[in-house]
Amino acid sequence: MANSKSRKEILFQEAAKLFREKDYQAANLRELAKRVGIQGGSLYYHFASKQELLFQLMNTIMDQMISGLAAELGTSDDPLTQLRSFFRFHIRFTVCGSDLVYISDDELRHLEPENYQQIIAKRDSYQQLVEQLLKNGQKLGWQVEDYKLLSRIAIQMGTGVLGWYRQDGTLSIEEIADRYSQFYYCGLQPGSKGLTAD
Amino acid sequence: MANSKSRKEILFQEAAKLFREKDYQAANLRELAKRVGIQGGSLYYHFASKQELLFQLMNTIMDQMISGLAAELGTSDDPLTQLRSFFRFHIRFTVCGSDLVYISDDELRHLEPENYQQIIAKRDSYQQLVEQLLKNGQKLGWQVEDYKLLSRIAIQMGTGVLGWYRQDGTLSIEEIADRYSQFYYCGLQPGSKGLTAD
DNA sequence: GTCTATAACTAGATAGAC
DNA sequence: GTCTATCTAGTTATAGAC
Repeated sequence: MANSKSRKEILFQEAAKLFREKDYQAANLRELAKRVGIQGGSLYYHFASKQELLFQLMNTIMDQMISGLAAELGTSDDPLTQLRSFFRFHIRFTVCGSDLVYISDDELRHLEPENYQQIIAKRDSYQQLVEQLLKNGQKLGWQVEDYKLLSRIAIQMGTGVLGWYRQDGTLSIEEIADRYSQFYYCGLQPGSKGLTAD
Repeated sequence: MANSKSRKEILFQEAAKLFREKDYQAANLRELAKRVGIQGGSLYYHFASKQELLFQLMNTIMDQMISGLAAELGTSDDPLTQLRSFFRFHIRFTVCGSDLVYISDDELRHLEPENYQQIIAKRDSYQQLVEQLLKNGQKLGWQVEDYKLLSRIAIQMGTGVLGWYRQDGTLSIEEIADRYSQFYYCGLQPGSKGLTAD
């Protein structure tokens, strides 16, 4: 099972890498073909169009993120543990990927309308997992009035790591994730001083 | 002075909008010409290449962000006030722009190497303004060991608003900014419970 | 499943007239 | 400063052979 990837799987993986490197528009199918080791025209045996390729990739990525995060969160009932699990999972997936590589939210705009709707719906599902985590924490006294805003902040923070993370940096992904979750958790504590409303 | 924009200024403004809407690669110069009201070929009187156009835009945007933020931060000596100013400024600029519209960090990869270096340098200068703010706060007892990480988090949080903000939403930009700064500030407090290191 | 060849189109950039 | 016309190169996608 270890190395039994079909050419189609390899193709999808390379496509994800290429889209992430270059961006959907800039990525060129001849280059993709070259990386996979076939000719440009042969690609169309595997998919109908570049657009379909992007859509299928983002779809698969979202599925992996949703099921992956759900599985992580399921390993504990403690919201605080879940919060840390979220940051670890999200940052790891965003920066390293699993089978596939995370493709920037920025590429959403390159999806045709109906494809766009479907991906957005899955992105919402993912966000709802985080919202639920926060609601669970609320029962423990976490300060979570606006759970939508807070879940967005968590996701943004995690995704943002992609912008600066380097393998040779001083912090491992787990260390980054733990600092992020610690910082984030502090923001949920009641009785914060300062910055009372105007 | 109110409406005396030269064609060149209009052109740059429309180009920024177009790049933000469509992305550098997807943006098409004939479309740009159409929006400005001239023919495609005429554009090249104003700039030498599409790449130069992107570079000049990002350069101007970074200059505006740096000088704009520096000015905001200069209006107070209190780090907490400055923190709120940062979020207000950054979110406002990112979401609404000023003369120009914020172009995503994602477009950085479309800059040729030497242009890239220059923009990255300015992005660092911007970040350093935030780092300085945090260091000032440290003297007041803020928990700021890793000011680089923390400044990145602040900037990421702010920029992330662009991904979901809608004009018809319930929160104004100032309200969002204030919630963000409040949340962020809480994370800087000493004596946070929970999440002690593994 | 993959190859070769090519159609159909798009987009950046140039040249010279006005 | 802008127009028209055009060059050139690159890209997605198709068709039919193997």
